[in-house]
Formats: sequence, structure tokens, C-alpha cells
Amino acid sequence: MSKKAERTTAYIIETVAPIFNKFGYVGTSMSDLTEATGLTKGAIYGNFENKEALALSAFEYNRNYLLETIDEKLHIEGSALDKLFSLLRFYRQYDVFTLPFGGCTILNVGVDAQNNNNLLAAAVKETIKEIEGKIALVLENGVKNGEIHLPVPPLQFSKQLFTMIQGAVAMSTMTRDRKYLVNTIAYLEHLVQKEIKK
Amino acid sequence: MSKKAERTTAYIIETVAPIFNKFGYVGTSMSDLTEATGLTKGAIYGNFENKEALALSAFEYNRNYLLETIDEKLHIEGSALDKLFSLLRFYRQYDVFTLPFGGCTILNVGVDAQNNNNLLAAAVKETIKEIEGKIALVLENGVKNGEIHLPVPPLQFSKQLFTMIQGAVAMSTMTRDRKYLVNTIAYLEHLVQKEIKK
DNA sequence: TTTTAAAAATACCATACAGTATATCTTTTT
DNA sequence: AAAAAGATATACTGTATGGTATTTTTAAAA
Repeated sequence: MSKKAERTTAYIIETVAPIFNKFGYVGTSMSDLTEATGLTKGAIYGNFENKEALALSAFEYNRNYLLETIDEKLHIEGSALDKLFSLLRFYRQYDVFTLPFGGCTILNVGVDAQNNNNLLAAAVKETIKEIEGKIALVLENGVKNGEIHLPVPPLQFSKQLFTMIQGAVAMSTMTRDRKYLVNTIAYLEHLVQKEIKK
Repeated sequence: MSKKAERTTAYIIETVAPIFNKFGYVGTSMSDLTEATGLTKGAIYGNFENKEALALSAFEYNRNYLLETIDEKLHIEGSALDKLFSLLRFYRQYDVFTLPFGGCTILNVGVDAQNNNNLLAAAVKETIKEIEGKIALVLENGVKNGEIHLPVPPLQFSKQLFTMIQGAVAMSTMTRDRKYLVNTIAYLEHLVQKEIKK
């Protein structure tokens, strides 16, 4: 019972996610989506209440993929420093990582939805909080284990770190120049090494 | 001859600039603009070729205001360090500064236009280059005058600095939390003081 | 103050938009 | 294999879109 629809729903989300991510909520039309999926409006509206619900699902899909990947990078075997360097290595290649789904979801949706869709804007805000929390947890454990020392509380350090990373993401996106990522990550590696390593 | 039109053109740009900045290129409709200006399509299309030309003029208007303000902050009397701190103070209040025109033009248009309008995207890229150049010039003079020393070339340091600032702008925009600005600027003040002051 | 030129308002395109009611086609269950 | 239910396609709303041709109004020049 109702297995076909589940598959179609998943297929629609996967197909539609990069389009919403690239062109934004208002910039994406339903005809863009029927064209990309090869389905008709009947099929799409049979599986999603409206455009907004679809955009939200699409964002959640991208967001989950990002969060899972960050989790993966932060859960490697080793010390807190190892985990941090693992995350930094991931972000040095972030442009390559985000290419298949059309750029950084957080940045794209976060900026696009700011004045166009409150639900999406709230979802982005929540996602940022989650990422900051994940990094903070690694830092906290590192402190507990006596591996690192922090000049400020873990969450604040995490926020600072993520702000700089996201700055590099924004700059490399706007200029289409990956040097911003490379240079910023190099700086952050140096900073982590020098500032918090015990 | 043709003085009325000049005034109307200026009035349209001023009125329209924050709207394009908030809602983006596709997110802004001509009826939004007729409503805001109290003018008709006839008046607007008499002064601008099309929506794209209008959006470009609107961006240029916002961009010029930003560049002029940055110039002002960087041209105060004093040393290179004074000028840098002046710029950082400006960015600590950047959310207040950008409020009347609906948020950071560079971020908003830079992200929005990335996949929707190549001309706008190119204009943003150019603007970023200009700002980085302005900061680099201050650094260069500071080195020449023996006021500061840099660990990397002036332009690279400028790019790094601006990346971190823009990261704070992006984060505070997406979360609607000005703490990102305040904390990042505090960090940068400390960094400038400690790293480049001779 | 009248003429003339420029600017803005009106009324109108054709097209694209999000969304829906209904019909047709596939699945799944019996 | 037949019946029922579920999923997708079709055809169609009404409205909003960017843009334009033309008329009316307003401002500048004579």
C-alpha cells in the first residue's frame, strides 16, 4: 500500500532540491519542476500540498545531507584536534561538495528566504544552531579530556569558527573564487594549532 | 530641458533600491515598484529600458553609498591602525547602517544574482574587488610608513579581513542576531592590535 | 502666453504563474 | 483475474507577470 507514491515523493525531492537551492523560492517555478522531473503538476501536487511545502522538503533534504556529512567528519577516530582538522579539510573542498546541489544551502536559502519565506528562514536559523552545537560538543570534549584549552566558552568559539568558515563560503560563492576557502581554512588551521592546542 | 525626468529617475532609483535589495531580482515585481513609487509603468519604463536596467541602477546606488561610507571611514585623520579601527567600528554597527536599504547589498545581491542575473553578479564581484583594494591601500601605506608589519601581502591580508567581516555579516543576517557582528569585530580588533601593530 | 516637446497615465498585449477538478491510468489488494 | 484504491495526466481556472502603443497631462522654450 502506497509504496509507489513514497518513491515518487523521494524522487521529486531529490530532483527538485538543487533547483530550489540555485534559483531560490520565488525564482523557481512549478514548470521548472515539472520539466526537471518529467512529471506533471498532477503528480507533484498529489505528493505535496503546495510550492512552499515542496521547497521546505527540498531544503530539509539538502540540510540533512550537509548535517550528516559534518557528523561524519566530526566523528572520525582521534582527538578533538583531529576532528576539527577533519572538519576544516571538508570545508576546504566545500565548493566541490556543494556543486551537485547548487551551492551552499545555508547561504543560498538563508539569504534568499530572509525576506521571502519565514518558514525557510527559520529552518536555516535552526540548522546553523545545530552545526554550531555539533562543533561546540567536540570542543567541550576536547577540554574535558585535557587535549585543548579555549580562550572563550566552547559555543562561542564554535560560533566564531563557523562565522569565519561561512565568510569564506560566502566570498568564494559571490566571486566564484575558491581561493577564499583555501586561504581561510589555512588560516583557521594555523589558528587552531596555535591558539587551542595544549 | 529634461530636468523633470532626471529628478524622477533619481526618485525611482532611491525608492526602488531597498525593494530590490530585500526581495531580489526575480522576487521584485514591477507592480511592487509602481506601488512603492506611486508612479505608473509608463513613468518607470519612460526612464528605464527594462527591469534589469532598473535593478542594475538600484544596485549601483546602494553600492555607491556603501563605497562612499567605507571611503569616509578609511580616510579619517591618523595612522593606518586608526583607519582600520575606524572601519571595524563601522562594521560593528553594519546592521544599523544597512537597515534603511534592507540589508547588506553585497551579500543579498551577490547570493541572489548568482544564478539569476549575470550582470548583477558581475557588478557585485567588481564591488568586492574595490573594497578589498581600498583596505589593501591603507595597509600598504601603513607598511611604508613603518606603522605596521604584515605576515602576508597587503591584498591577501585585506581579503582575509574582509572575508571574516563578511562572514559576520552573513551570519548576523541569516540568524538576525547582531552578536555575530559584535563578537567578530571584537576578535578582529584584537587580531589587528596583536598581529600587525609594530 | 502660446507653442512645442517631453514625461507620465491609461489601457492593453501575450505569456507565465500557482493551483485545481476531473479523467485516466497503474498499482495493490482481494 | 477482478475490484478497489491509489497515483498520475489532462485540461482548465483566475490572476499576475514584464512590457508596449497610445493618449493625456505637464513642463519647458519661444
